[in-house]
Amino acid sequence: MTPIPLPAYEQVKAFVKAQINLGVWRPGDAVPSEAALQHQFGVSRMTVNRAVKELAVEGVVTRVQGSGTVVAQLHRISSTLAVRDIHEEIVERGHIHSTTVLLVETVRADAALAQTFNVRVGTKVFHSAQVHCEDGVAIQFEDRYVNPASAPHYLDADLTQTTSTHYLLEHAPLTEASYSIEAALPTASEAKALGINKSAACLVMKRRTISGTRVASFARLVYPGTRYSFSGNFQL
Amino acid sequence: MTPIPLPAYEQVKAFVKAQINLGVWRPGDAVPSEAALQHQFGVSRMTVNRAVKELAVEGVVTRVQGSGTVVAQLHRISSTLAVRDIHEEIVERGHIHSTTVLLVETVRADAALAQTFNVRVGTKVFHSAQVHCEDGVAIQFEDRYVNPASAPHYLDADLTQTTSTHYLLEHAPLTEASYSIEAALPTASEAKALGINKSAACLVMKRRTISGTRVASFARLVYPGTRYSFSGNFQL
DNA sequence: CCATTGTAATTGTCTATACAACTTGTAGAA
DNA sequence: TTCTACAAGTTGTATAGACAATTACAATGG
Repeated sequence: MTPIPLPAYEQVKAFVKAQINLGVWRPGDAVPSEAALQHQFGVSRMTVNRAVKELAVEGVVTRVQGSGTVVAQLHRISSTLAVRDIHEEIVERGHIHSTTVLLVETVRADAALAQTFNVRVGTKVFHSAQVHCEDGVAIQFEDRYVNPASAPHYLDADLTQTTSTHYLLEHAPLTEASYSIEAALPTASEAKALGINKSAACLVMKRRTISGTRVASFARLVYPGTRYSFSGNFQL
Repeated sequence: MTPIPLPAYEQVKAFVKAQINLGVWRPGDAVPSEAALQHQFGVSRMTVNRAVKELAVEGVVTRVQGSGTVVAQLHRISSTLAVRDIHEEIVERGHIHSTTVLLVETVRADAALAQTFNVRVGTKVFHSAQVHCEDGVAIQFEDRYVNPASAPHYLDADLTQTTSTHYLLEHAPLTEASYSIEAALPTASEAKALGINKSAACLVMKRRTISGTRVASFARLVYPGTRYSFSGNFQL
């Protein structure tokens, strides 16, 4: 049926997955050892090792050196939530991205901002605010603070041509990031900028990115709840 | 300094990551071929192959057979968003989980439900609604429909003792799932059940799980925006 | 000029083997 | 009994080599 036969390691993976999906092996059950699978499939141990190791990375099985391999307890419904450049995202959907820059300035860090960036109160920090539109409809309000130590020329960037996310990724190599997603009502200015009602629920993503040892940027991204959703798919 | 020396493949990975983080190699730049790295580190090609292959899985580099390896264009800020059993999640935080079952019934699928489950209109479907509390505070409203074909005894389950997520994972091995997260205002009944104001923004997760060839369950999970957030961390 | 062919470089897969590291259970010693 | 030591089984890491599949580019031919 398959014009191109699957690689041996894929066949082993498929077999193990099938046993689990069919309910033959249940969570907590032991998976045959590499030696057993090697004998069963007539392939080398390295090939079996690759197959089972990849399943472990995928979270399908759990391996413990010296002990063995077992079917993972909970098949977590998980998916990679990718936080992407909004421009790239919109273009990929085949739509047109436009942006309105509301504000570009330098401010001095107050207590909260100073803590976020791990700098002293009063340190200069860049600040920008813009609205991103997809086919003319506002879908994201971007309120961003940038550490001058990480991107000294951020203010010179033409944010109508390059998104701040893209600019920062190019000028401050990313090493770490943390985010949170919550629901909240927009502030008055955000509602106005997005052209929505003040009582319309919004998704709010707060994202802090670290470049090297410094906090490079803190962004508050507000999405109208009716116009945007995060979605994902997971397949065992 | 390190009491245990890193495995060779980890050293190769660390070297490549360092070159990228230091900005020596920039996005789009070619990464030395396996042969070159093999020569540089004095290890076998398989070891280099493992190192670079893992970096590709992590999204740090992009590999093309026949062409070579390049530093990935955008270091996507991505993280695994795990959708977990709410009970397990609360307990892990060291808090107490309690639940109130509002409703358990059998209904006949209307057009929308029939489409979701891919069955005929009028087919019997199980329906349950409950509120989950953490230390007595409502944090999730769970409105769930279950396909009797996948879990025929769902109605017999004691939802105060076993969460529906847990029950379904045990009785209908999960093969696929899709979800979306959006912001919305709660319905009147949801607001009442959660004990929040009707104008309080909520995170709404809709999740559809597939077991084998059947849609096993569809859930609408409503979280008060002020009491719950999805968060994650990403490290290169 | 364009299309085809060939060649080198690169990554993908696979083997057979070896030793290290860890876990578990057992046999033996205290 | 309790602890120790050992042995067997399992996974982790690493090697050297081989061939396949794909790409990019150069050479050749029309």
